[in-house]
Amino acid sequence: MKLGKTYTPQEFESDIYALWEKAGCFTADPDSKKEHFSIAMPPPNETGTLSIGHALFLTLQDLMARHARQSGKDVLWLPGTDHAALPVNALIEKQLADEGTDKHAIGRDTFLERTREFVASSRGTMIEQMRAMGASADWTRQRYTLDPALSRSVEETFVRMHADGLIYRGARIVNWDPLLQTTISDDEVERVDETTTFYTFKYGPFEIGTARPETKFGDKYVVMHPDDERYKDYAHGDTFEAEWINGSVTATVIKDEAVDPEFGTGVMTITPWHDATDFDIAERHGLDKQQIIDFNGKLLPVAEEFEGMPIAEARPKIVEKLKEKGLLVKVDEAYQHSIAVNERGKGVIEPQIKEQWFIDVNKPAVEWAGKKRSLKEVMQHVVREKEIDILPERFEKTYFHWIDNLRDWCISRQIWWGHRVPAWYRRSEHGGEEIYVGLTEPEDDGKEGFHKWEQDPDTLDTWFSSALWTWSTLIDPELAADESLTFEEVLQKSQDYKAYHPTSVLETGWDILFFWVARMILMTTYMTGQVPFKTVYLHGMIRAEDGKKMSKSRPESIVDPVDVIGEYGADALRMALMMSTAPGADQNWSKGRVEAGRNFANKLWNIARFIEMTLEDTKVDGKTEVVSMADHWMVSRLDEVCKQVDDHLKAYRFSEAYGLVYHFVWDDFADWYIEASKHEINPRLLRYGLEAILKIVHPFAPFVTETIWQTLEWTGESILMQQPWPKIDVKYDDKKAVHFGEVQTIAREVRQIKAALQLRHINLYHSGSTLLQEHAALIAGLSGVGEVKEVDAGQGLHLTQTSETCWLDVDKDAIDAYVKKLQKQLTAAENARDGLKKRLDNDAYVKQAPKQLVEETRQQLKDQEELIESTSAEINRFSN
RNA sequence: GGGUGAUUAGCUCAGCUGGCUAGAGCACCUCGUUUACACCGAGGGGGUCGGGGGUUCAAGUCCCUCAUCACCCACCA
Repeated sequence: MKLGKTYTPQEFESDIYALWEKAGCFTADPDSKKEHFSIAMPPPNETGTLSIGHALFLTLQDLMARHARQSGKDVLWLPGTDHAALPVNALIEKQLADEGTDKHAIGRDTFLERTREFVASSRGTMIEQMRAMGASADWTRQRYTLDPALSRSVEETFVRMHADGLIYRGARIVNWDPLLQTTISDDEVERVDETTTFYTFKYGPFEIGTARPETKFGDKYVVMHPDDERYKDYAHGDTFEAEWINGSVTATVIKDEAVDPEFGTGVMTITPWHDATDFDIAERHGLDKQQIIDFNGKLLPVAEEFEGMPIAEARPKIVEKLKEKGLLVKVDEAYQHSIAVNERGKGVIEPQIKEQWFIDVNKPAVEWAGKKRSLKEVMQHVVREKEIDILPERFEKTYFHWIDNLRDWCISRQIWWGHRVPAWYRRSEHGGEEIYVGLTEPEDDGKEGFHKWEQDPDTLDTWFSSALWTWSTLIDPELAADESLTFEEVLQKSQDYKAYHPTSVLETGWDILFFWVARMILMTTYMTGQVPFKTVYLHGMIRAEDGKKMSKSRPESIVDPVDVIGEYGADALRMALMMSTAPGADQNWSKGRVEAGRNFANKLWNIARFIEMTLEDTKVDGKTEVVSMADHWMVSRLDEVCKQVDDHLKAYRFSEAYGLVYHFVWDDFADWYIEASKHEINPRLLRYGLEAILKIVHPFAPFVTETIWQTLEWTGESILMQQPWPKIDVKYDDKKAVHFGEVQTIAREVRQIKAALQLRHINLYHSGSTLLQEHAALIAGLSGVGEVKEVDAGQGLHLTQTSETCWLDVDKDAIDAYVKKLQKQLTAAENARDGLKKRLDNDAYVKQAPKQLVEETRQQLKDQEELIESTSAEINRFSN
């Protein structure tokens, strides 16, 4: 087989992927004696197609997975998808609404059936696109958060946490989204700045401020700071009559430190049902709570004439009424504050008191490192003690800060799509109720005075199941289906769990550090006694080309990876994404980088093509050894690069690694070694170099490298992906490598002269000294010299850059121009020399700097002095 | 109100534990149809590393401070 004349990735990428998959290259082997390496792929939402963000994480994780395999490890990169409760649920509800119906009309079962169908169809697209990226994930182990084994993990976790008192049901203030009709967790709330009107009203003897007059109907407590001198005449518990929106109310004075005396009048009324701070105050003092706004965002009967009105409509009318009553004191229309919205769907959050399920993060109930700790403490402990490393390290600070502010996690959602809460209730005819939490529905024992058991209609927060991902995916599905086994037994008997947990690395975006990473740490330490992963690598976001977020409201800003692959190939996209990625740093999308990636792949293609053509008629056999000085140089560079790239990859410095590979292949191998090969071929080494290059480029650009490998005749049936990282076993001599460096210097010099003087033809003379006799032709070839002649004495242009000399036959004008250049060079060299001298004259430097560095400086000084000497000699020669 | 990050060539960005004359890609200028590649080759221009101060033999890199931008967190009614 031969490589085609042009690089057209679209023609081979899918075939190559099929080849790998058929050969089982992606499949992990838990029984392997090799060191295990595992990555749990962050499960994407099944709501459609691959985004550029997915492309980035696939690229980085694939890079790690491939490099780990090349390093002799048994690799599991476990892929899967997430049921994405809220977005999917909302999407289906919207479809229903468009059809003129809703979920209640079709019923829970029909709704779920329909959702399953939707998810199944969009999952296929997603997975195909991941494959197109070259993701070497183990598809035989693909998982889904609603798989039976994973669902069992969810239920077991819930039940165990409940038994340990870590999950509780309670009426607390929650974030209610009236739009999506569900609660959401604190982390899903987004703050949006808004300019609104701030009103100050008269309330009995006080003045109180609010931006939300519509919540104030039931207010009957005024709160102030206990130390506020202005109000020292009022004691805690004092009551007074106040004229308010709908008549007179009896209000009570409450003293609480939560009030900021500096803000407004230092007095406020509270609405415990609709405000978290107020709720806390009410709890502290045992105050009444009253619901003012219903779950649809409309006013309740307490509002009397305003009953049933949506907030937006009611607000100005309420203000108007208070104004008429003479209670409006002040209006500030430029009040800046932030409102809470659901980051999904942007519904405005209405705090409400609701009975929900929570995870208690403060109760010391987990045995960890020899001590009973709360979930919070365990989360802090594992990162502080470096059981988990977070990269970049600064995110550890963010992580700790988040934990410090963490409150109990509301895990129940009023939607149907997801894991249903494994709790059942039966109401007593006398008003009370019994709760049962367990894996299966409780038997109905017909207890007297009780209704039948009914399961909690709510589902769990998506992140509850995602939090179990590193280990719930490693459970053997057959074992999980066996109800006779305890969950502990299922876990301990699962091969994959034993081999691959804790996972080696978690690679994900910093934006889900709290949602996912922190929750995984919380749940996994609790359930398995292990950390979920040893290292967390956080990548940045990809923004649009203009530096702003890619957003649906600006469709033109969104880059579709599938389009990019179609135009440039997956390798080009991968390299574009790796080229300038730094941990935790966002990057702007740039088409230029994709083109650069494509160009590099094309370069590689042509290097292979050249070698293929060159070797076609050449017999290649025997041992690979270095012959020419170019060989020595190339192998020494290759040796260095292989080691450095390996080091960079191990340390997660992906762009550094890529940069090294890129420049070695392009600048060193193609531009110098191959050019030198045109002068003197070492077929075996050409082959050797190409093989090594394909191996080190492979994790970055798997498709093109494998395609070339498959085409090369001598690689036979082997698969590049399964080849180990190159170890340079050809002996080379560093000194000879340096000689090639001198040849490069001369060749560069000749090129510069040619370019500077615009010369087309130039001849090279040399005195026949050892180096030049052997390699003058090489220099000529590398610098485009016409003829090479041996002469006795120097004439024309004298090149003095190296330990050897040669001359160029040029005319007077050229020599004058050259002298000018030499003078410039001389000045630069003198400056450099003075700088170095000054440094070496400095005792402190000589004494304190590393010896090696000082030695280097001395050598440089010597070099500069030699250069000055020879350059001035040249100038003198031409001036005379 | 706290916190974090960014500020390096015209543009987009690397620069790991302080140490050769600060790099890349794209763009720009000059030359080149050498049989791997114009998705190319050769050469070149362009930066007081945001401002100021400090530590050090040595600072883009560490510390302080200011400025601008971005983001995150927080119960200011």
